[in-house]
Amino acid sequence: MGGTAASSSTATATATTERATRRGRIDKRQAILDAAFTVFANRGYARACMEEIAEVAGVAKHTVYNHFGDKESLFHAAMEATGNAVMGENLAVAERLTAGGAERAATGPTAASDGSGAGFDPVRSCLEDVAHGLLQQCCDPRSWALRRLLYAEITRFPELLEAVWGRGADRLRQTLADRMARLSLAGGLCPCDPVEAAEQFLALLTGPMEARSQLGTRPVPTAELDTVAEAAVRTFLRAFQAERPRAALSAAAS
Amino acid sequence: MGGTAASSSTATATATTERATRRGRIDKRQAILDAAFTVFANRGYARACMEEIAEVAGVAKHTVYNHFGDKESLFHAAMEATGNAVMGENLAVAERLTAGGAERAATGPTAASDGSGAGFDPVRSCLEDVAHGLLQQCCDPRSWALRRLLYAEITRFPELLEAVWGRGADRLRQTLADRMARLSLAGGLCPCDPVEAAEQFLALLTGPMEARSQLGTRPVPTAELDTVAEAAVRTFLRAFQAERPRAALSAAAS
DNA sequence: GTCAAAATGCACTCGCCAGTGCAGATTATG
DNA sequence: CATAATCTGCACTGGCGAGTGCATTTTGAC
Repeated sequence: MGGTAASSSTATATATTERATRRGRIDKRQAILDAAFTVFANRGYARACMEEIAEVAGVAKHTVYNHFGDKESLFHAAMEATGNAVMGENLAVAERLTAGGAERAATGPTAASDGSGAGFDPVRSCLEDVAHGLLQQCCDPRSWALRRLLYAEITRFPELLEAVWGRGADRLRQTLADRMARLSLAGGLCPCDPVEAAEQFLALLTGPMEARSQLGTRPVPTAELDTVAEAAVRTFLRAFQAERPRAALSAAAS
Repeated sequence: MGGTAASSSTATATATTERATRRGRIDKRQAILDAAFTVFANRGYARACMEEIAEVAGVAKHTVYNHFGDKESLFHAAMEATGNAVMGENLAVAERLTAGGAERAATGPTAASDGSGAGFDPVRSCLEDVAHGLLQQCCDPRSWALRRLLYAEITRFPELLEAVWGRGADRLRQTLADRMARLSLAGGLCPCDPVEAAEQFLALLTGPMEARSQLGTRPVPTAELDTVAEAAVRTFLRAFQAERPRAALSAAAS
């Protein structure tokens, strides 16, 4: 019936053809990538066997070889795909850090922004939102599995660093740094090196999670994530918040 | 003959026997442990083969099995030994963080302790010393190899977490927390949760090194270590240094 | 020198798994 | 239905490496 279609529907037919053909391939391909990452994460690169990957993907072993050639290429592809997905989510969270709140902070009533007193602090709440989001991402089991696999195989596959980590982590830090710079200019943060601020903000977030999640083997309850995020923002703001409130405070005292 | 030995010389004889006998064994044992860690670090657990370990240790394969039974036990022993060594060095550095300087800080001329102005700040210099030492330890190739192996095999050998990491990292953080608490009481730091302070101090140190050393695959020049240590201490002190200088400042202003 | 424990060298078994070849089933297309 | 591409199931090779057995040698104690 597809063959009797009029030329007017050629475009549709072609699209359908491509979609149908590719859909099957893409679906299988994606299923294989997902299964591969799962199995690699569970067993490690060396112990993972292609047969199990095929089995988990619901596919014949030959199909895996048809798509990816050999184990090493499959590993590379699976790591890159997962890395892109994870880093995309991280970037989306980081971009929620807007300087919009900072302007309100500079003009609004922010007398309590130094200590942990009452009053609404838009910079703080925005940072806490981003901190919480980043922590949730970074404590996702898939994220931890990716880190573990990277650490495990980085000496044997150094190119993974650039393909999976470098492009992602660099962009995350740069994105944060951009937002920090705008926060500084808007008066929400003191003048500082935005890259350093971003680096340390990330360190205050992810550093404590290593021990608390036991290298990713223990699921961390949300309440604990909140605790860490809050503590990180508190320390970060004490170190980097604009000094204006203090000046106001001393002026009031004098 | 052992049965006919006089009871008076039993202790000495036994000691001599054990010492001499064990010395040979201990030397081989240690050589095997060192070689095992090296090979595991280079190849990963799964790809490391017992024959190469024996070869590197200068020992027959059978000797390895005589001492450690099987590959898994050898891995465990090698990880634990290296972990103890690394953590011992870390603890030694952390214990250089004394509250002695803090008292001097509280009584001496510390007007410039808030900003980065001139004047000698013993708390800062002591923190910088410890920060630099910890960074040096944590960037040691052996330390990175240990981290990589832990990350790589933690899902398959969960007991390693307690044996290698837990006991060590916990003690490091607790030791730092103890010193932080004394610094607080002595007036060098503001009143704060010392465990949280220690956690964040460590995070500010080790967090940035992950990206900078590319997961331990790139040797970090000493100058960069200094940069990171200095930045970490600067941020830490801005967040945690005692407020007394500010009080003194406002008192002088009024 | 004598003895026992430890260490060595060699050859061997056994299980695991990457990758291949082939013959047949499935699927989309015309 | 015909065709071509893809997918599937199965059997197979080849290599690698953990762990063992045994005969021999070295080492340290008495």
